[in-house]
Amino acid sequence: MGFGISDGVCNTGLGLALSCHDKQQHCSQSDHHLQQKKQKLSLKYDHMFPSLTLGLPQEPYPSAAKVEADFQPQASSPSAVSSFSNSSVKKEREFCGEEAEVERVSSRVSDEDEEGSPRKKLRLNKQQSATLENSFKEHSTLNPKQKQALAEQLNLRPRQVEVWFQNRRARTKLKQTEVDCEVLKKCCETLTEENKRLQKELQELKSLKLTAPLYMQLPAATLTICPSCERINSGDASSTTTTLTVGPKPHFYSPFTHPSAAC
DNA sequence: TGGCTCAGCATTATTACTTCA
DNA sequence: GCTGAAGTAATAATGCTGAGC
Repeated sequence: MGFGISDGVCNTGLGLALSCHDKQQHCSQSDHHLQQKKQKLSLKYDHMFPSLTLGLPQEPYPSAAKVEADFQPQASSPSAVSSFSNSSVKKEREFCGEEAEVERVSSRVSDEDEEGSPRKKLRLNKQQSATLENSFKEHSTLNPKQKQALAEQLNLRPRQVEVWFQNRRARTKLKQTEVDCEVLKKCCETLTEENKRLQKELQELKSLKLTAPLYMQLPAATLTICPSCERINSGDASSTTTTLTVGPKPHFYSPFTHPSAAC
């Protein structure tokens, strides 16, 4: 997948491109590893999807009862902690121990949907979102302590807090990219306009030069060439604006120094 | 040098909402 | 107005990669 922005009229070389790596390639590269991983998970945790962590005896987070008291119930899930990511399975298992494992399995029975779909998405409630948002305003990244504290405060797993911050950063970056894109587009439009204007001006100068060269109408003795910019000067001190470029040195237009085109 | 952890990233999957017949 | 299918936006979750230790 990929997209690019290019302007057929304006050849400024501005462009944005998103590329994505070949999934098949990734699969083949890590296929063996992945298969092993999946096999392990399916063998070991197949009975757990989707599992719920409600009121684990040893869990470091507040119980579901506290959630009920602190937050409104989730629209899509009976619990604030409703989903279980594959990657976090191992960590949580290590963290909570076997007792928690047994508890989780037993709690799963009543909560799992009929399909047993492995991915159930939690919707954060307003309070959780607001707290996370406020925390993000203070610092867009979290250290482990902050993560743990937030997780406990919101009755989420640290992994969920971490994921939320990752996604939030991604959203911020995306928005910034959109803004940058708009700026570039504006800049491109300005440059196009300026280019058109200059082309027109050049055309006019060329036709003027062909019909009646200005310096040919002036007495030769009054013409001088400026050594720095190689422009023809009529010699009259008061009229230094009458100039024609005859040398090879072009005077490039710079949109970044020209106030009218600065973006 | 291999293994581990972690953050960043692209992508996927799910949910909620909107539109339309 | 009500309803269900289709489309879409938002976003939680997943899996891969590279850096640092």
